[in-house]
Amino acid sequence: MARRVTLPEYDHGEPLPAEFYRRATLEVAADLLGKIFCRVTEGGLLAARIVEVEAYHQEGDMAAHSFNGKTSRNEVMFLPGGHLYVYFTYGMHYCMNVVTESESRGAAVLIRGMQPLAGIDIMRRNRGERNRDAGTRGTRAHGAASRARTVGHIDLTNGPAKCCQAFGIDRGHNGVLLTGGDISILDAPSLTPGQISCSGRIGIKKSRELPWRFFENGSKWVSRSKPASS
DNA sequence: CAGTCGATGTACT
DNA sequence: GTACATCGACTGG
Repeated sequence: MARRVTLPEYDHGEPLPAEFYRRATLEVAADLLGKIFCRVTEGGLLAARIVEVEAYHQEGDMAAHSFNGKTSRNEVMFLPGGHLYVYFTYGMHYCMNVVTESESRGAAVLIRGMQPLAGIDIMRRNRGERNRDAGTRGTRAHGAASRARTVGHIDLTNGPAKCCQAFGIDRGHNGVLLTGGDISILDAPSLTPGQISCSGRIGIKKSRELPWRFFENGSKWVSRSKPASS
């Protein structure tokens, strides 16, 4: 059941149609920059502008989950474009991708960075409810202040797992369609080629030289990770 | 700053 | 077993 989403302060349109996603993956990746990822929750509307992505493809990309064919984990990647592929990694994080191209192609675009537009208080709450038992060791005098900074505006969505956490996306959202449900991507003005840079990918070793990472020049919400070392 | 490292579940060899 | 499309805390300069 589609419901209309309106962000009065921003120039945007309707949810992107399936045809948007069912094109060459690198084109979709670049075109996704500037579009608005949104989710309707009971607590309110969450919305953020996409500023950093990475493309993955079954063909010639050893880093893609789909590279060795379909499995129970990656089967959503083989659906036709317009679905959300969510996977669990490092024992504690989720990352989300937008499936591209036609059925059985095994291609997707990872969302790595977004600029929050609406529902920032909800995002902060989603990000802040960390399990206090996990990952904390020795205490430090300024630990509390440091922890407060981590939940600041910038750190809400400047990384792939942070985007999922801020939006409350988890394995339950794997495979949802983005073209008319509670989770969708709204059309918005595309960036000009001069506003976009591309580079090798972040945090992987295989096929890292493929220049399939795209980001908006100068955005504060582009993730800061450096390439994985060999 | 930059570099390192532990946490932690799951898919896959 | 091992690797993993990460994050945040910590350490040394």
